[in-house]
Amino acid sequence: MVANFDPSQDILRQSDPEKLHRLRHSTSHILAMAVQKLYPETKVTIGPAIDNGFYYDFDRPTPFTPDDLKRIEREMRRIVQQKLPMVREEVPREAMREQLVALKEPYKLELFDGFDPNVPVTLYRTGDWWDLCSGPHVESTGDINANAFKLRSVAGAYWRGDENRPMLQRIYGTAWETPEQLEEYLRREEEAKKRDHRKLGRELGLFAFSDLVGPGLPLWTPKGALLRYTLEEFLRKEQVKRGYQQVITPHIARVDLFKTSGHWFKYKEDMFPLMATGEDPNSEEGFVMKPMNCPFHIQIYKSELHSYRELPIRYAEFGTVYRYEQSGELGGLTRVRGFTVDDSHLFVTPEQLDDEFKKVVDLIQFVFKALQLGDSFSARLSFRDPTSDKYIGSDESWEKAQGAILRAAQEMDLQYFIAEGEAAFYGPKLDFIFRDVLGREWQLGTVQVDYNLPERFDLEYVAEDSTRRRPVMIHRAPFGSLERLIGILIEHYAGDFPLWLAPVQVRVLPVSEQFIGYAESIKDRLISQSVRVEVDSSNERLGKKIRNSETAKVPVMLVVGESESTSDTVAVRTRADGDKGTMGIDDLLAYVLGRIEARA
RNA sequence: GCCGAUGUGGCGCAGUGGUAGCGCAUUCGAUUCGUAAUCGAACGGUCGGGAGUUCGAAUCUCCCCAUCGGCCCCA
Repeated sequence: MVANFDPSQDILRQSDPEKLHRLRHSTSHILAMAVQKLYPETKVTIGPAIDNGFYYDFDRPTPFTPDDLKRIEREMRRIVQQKLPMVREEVPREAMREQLVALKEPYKLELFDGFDPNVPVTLYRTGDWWDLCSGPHVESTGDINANAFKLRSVAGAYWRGDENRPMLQRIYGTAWETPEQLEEYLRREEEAKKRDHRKLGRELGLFAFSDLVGPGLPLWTPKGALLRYTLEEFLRKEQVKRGYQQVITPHIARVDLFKTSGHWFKYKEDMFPLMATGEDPNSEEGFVMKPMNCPFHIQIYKSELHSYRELPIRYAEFGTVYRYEQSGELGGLTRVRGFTVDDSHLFVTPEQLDDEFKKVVDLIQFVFKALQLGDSFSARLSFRDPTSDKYIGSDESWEKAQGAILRAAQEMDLQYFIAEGEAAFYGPKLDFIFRDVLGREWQLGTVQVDYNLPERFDLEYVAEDSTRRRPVMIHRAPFGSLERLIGILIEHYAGDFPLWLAPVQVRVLPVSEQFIGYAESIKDRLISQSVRVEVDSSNERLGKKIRNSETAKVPVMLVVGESESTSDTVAVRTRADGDKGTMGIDDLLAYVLGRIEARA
């Protein structure tokens, strides 16, 4: 596991980051040089260093094949072995432009024309090849170790990230200082693949997909459902303690609900198509699957008049929503089309906002701690992009909401960073971003301050002076969604769930057939205490049963045979600690229930 | 949605034009066995779907679907 990992011993972190960055950038140049040598018709674009490696985007009519990559790699090694100097040259603007025109490099020319005219332009020359670039680079291609880089894959990428511009071919590579580092990096990637939740989810029997049901619509098997219910129950109990009330709302609603909320106009494309009720299929009347729960909770709030004395009101629901995500962006449990949000909407007075917001953040921190997500997350303050017009609501309400979030982050000592342009269209967010073992980032918990929906739905409460006032809403979801959370937990624990979450907590292993009866009696006693337990009554030897339990990642195994059945004991073996010796049933229960209670 | 790759029994894979094969799992039989794999046998697929080329296709062509890697997107 990652827990006891000492970064100073990590050979992948022993290189100077700046040096590595330069090395990777230079390797991407050599990639471009090799490609243009082998395929002269190819147009070059950009090729930066990234985490663990680099990429370069090319425009070429025919796709690169895996064989092409091998060929390119060989050419790159040749260039490296020639130890060509990589020389920086400052060039007069006119001369540079003429060169680019002469070389027929439209992409480079576009970049060049976008440069600040007051900054000198530079190129880097490597042998008889050069690239418009500001550097920095290594001094010679010989500074790159020919056995420490590798081309990985080719993928499509839009020119300048714009889906209306041409689709380029991006070649990804990884590069390190030494061959040992490369080897270690590839080894770790292999390890990471083993904990991929899609693979483990199938192996452990947690969820499945069906082509007939449809893409992005997970099916929860008995074991996966147990995991989900355990998580739901955990949060539900905690929320009740913190003054939340459970509500339940339908999965579909009149489209008018979402016209009032504004979703229909902003996010129509991301909603499942309208189920028109009239004769006219193009009618804008009918029902839609809900893409979120807020308008429903708002209708519950509006079903009666509220006094300031009642506020804050906190409605909570595990609400399943449906969003028509584009086919190419679906993946496992982390991006799906139907998912359940541990949703809640808080209706508060403006005076209560800061305090309530902090309470929500506290709940989220509590949840993450219980799930042992530890320090793997950071808080992103998702504010609006001041230059965009895709948001609804007044500047003033946005300022107030963003201010409340910033204050909470500061007062609660969160490790936060501000991300402009990441806000929801109706309000800013505080998002909890989880970093998984592969370094990929996922948004889990989220809190959002919203002055807009109360306005659009004309929400009010009666204040002390009997006037009608407008409440503020907080949207929040500690898990984010059950689907994404479970996907991430599977990878975080590598399928090896802590006892309180494990779908099967205990498996009883009779040494031979004649002890099945005794094993069943142990099972019954554990079940009566709500322990999730099963008996391995297969006709296998003990070694095989242990092996099967280990691969199924069952946390506690109880071996029972001659001596146990006569003394009313069990021989305990745990995944974490191995053989723990013989225990009486009371001691066993105390041990198991204690660990569940402690969420260990 | 876009670019590319992939799609063979439950799972992991082999098979590139001549009537589908291996391992694991499953089932049955033998064994009744003490801390990571007992032995044997059987069952199981028409090769993602459809159309086409061919005397003949899992193997070639086209369309569709799904998955994977990216891009874009993510209330």
